[in-house]
Amino acid sequence: MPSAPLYKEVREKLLASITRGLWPPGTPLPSEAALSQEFSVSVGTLRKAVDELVLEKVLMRQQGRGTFVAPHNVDRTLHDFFRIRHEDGVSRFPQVETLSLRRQDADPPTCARLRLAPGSRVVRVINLLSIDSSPVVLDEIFLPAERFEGLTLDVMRKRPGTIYHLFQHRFAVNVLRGEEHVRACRAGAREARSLGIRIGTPMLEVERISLTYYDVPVEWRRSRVNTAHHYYNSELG
Amino acid sequence: MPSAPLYKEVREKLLASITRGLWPPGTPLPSEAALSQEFSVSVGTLRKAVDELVLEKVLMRQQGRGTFVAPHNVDRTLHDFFRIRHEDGVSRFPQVETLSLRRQDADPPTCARLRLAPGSRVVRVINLLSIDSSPVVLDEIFLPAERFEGLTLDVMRKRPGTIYHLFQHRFAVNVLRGEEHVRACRAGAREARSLGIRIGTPMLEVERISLTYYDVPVEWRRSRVNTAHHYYNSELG
DNA sequence: AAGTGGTCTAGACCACCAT
DNA sequence: TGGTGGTCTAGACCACTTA
Repeated sequence: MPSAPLYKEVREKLLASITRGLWPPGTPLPSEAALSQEFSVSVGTLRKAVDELVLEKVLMRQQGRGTFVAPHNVDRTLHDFFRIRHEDGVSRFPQVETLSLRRQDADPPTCARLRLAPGSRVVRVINLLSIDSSPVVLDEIFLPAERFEGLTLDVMRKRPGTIYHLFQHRFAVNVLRGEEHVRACRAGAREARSLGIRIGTPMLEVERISLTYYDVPVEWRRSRVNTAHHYYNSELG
Repeated sequence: MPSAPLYKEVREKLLASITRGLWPPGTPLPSEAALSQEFSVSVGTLRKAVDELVLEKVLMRQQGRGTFVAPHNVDRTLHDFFRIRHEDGVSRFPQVETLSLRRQDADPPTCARLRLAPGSRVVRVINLLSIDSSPVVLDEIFLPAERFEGLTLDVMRKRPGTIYHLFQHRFAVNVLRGEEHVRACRAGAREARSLGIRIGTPMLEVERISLTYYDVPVEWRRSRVNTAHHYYNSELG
């Protein structure tokens, strides 16, 4: 019966504290020396635990300043959570326009994906994303209503940063990873209208499940992407 | 003028030896103690260099056995270089049928993608991939002819393992990373015939550039994917 | 100047594999 | 049993940020 390595246990304790909301984004964790004392391990072991969390992008280190819960800034969203690139290869941040926001009962498939009890309420948001002033992506986002009390059209439209930055700061929902399923589909009436293309045009359907700590799902979205002048980028290996 | 950390230099030396073909896949590297002596660094520093190469999947460690150049087995191909999943979510290894192989002059775009001199020769391979006996993907692969002398239809068809395993062992070409660009397109006559779908059906076009050490491109491929019962999977974060 | 993380060392001991 | 990588420690010194 082998026990887990010490640094794994330390990692777990750190993660538990982070999940609990001790050390909100922006405030530094105690120093490595302090934490290693608190956990009665050597600095090397503490560092190995932090190394893992940094690799998972839960934490971020800054030499001379401290260690922080990784913030959801524009760069991170662009690099990790926005896969659409202009065909010229340059990756620009899209303008996001929230078209609608309302609360509704989740249908069974949505409940399943978000691991919610049947009949739970969800917030449904429609976003239109434009790149260089031309509309490219139509997003349909489903959020568990219980986690997003107080989310309104106004809050959505007046947020200063990215969506995930809003989630992190206002709702203490920290999106860490996600999985996307990509298929080809035809533009329906709605996509055709919003994106300025003909009905039936081939386009991408991208489904995303976003996960927070311990791989708990917190967002489900379906995007329709016009790939006439853009592509979906994916790294292998 | 800050100099690079010691472990970065050690990493470079190791990578240079690996690229040179010292330690072919299957034979272990010298032990960490031996290597640390050779480079006149502590074992900890040597380990940090190896850590990075393991993270990049250049090396693989096995406790009690040694450290090896990471082999291209079926699991690795399936996990890192095959993104297509059946809609039931299960990931099965496809049957690959090589339809054709011939050498030809590369057109300018292909030369650019593979960073070859204009007019270089390439090997063009057509593969049909089936999952559970139904054809799903049609691959068109371009390889720089100079690196793949001796690659024939027969070699392709009779290889025991994956394509990248063949590349690694027979041609000393080690594919490490890649980038894919995904778009929606319509099935043409060829795709329709090979995949048993109607002309004009929306499908995925996936372009891949595969890279070896120091990000040198060694393969360019364009795949057409029927996503009626399969999807393209992508991890975020 | 004081405090933070980053690098590097030397050595002990453990877990696993081959023989 | 001997050799391999994996864990853990203690401490020195460096690089960077802030005040």
